[in-house]
Amino acid sequence: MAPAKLTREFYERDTLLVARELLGTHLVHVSAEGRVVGKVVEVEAYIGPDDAASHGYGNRMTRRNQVMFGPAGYAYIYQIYGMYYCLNVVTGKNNSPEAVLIRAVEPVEGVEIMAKRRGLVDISEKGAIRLTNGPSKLCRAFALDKSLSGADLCGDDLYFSDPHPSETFEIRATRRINVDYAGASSDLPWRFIVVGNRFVTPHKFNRLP
DNA sequence: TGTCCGATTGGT
DNA sequence: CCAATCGGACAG
Repeated sequence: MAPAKLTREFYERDTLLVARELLGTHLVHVSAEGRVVGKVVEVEAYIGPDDAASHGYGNRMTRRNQVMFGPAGYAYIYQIYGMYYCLNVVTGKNNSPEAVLIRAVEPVEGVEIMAKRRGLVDISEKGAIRLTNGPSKLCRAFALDKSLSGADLCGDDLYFSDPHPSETFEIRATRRINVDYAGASSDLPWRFIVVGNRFVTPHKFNRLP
């Protein structure tokens, strides 16, 4: 059976459920350079106007984050620190700022293309770790930038698919990383990881709060 | 227009 | 631990 592209209905559900179920799916980007695929192993949910860590905090809509407020199943990609990008999946209902940040993937296809884009040479099992083990690293490896923000994830170029047969794995919830500025929101267990996967960010908070 | 800062990364 | 590097958010 061929991998099934995730549907609009998949993304329209509860954001925490979508976040968990995105683990193990395949992120696919097709471009002129070729096709790259990675298995999602680490995500974080950013939910609603009360989440002080989220760009949607206080329902403040700007040109940058407006896609977060739109319908589910679209990419929200923003620039950070002047030089990096982060990929989010818009989830939930229209007019509610909800999204899932893709924090790490494990390369499945197109490792050479990823290495070229990342400027890395060592694609041995050990060297390949650094290709996609961070939110902005995977954006570089997958050639994702601001021009793709708003892209339809139900389209043909950038999408998630459910691999068949899918593997089984253990999921763990933890605090989100680097959102200490968000007060009480920083303690929410809204980060989800595939336990034991080598591409997951090593972190002292790889446990419940 | 001016100031402040980040859902990160890579090197010391 | 710390600097890089600049678009975005917001105050004035």
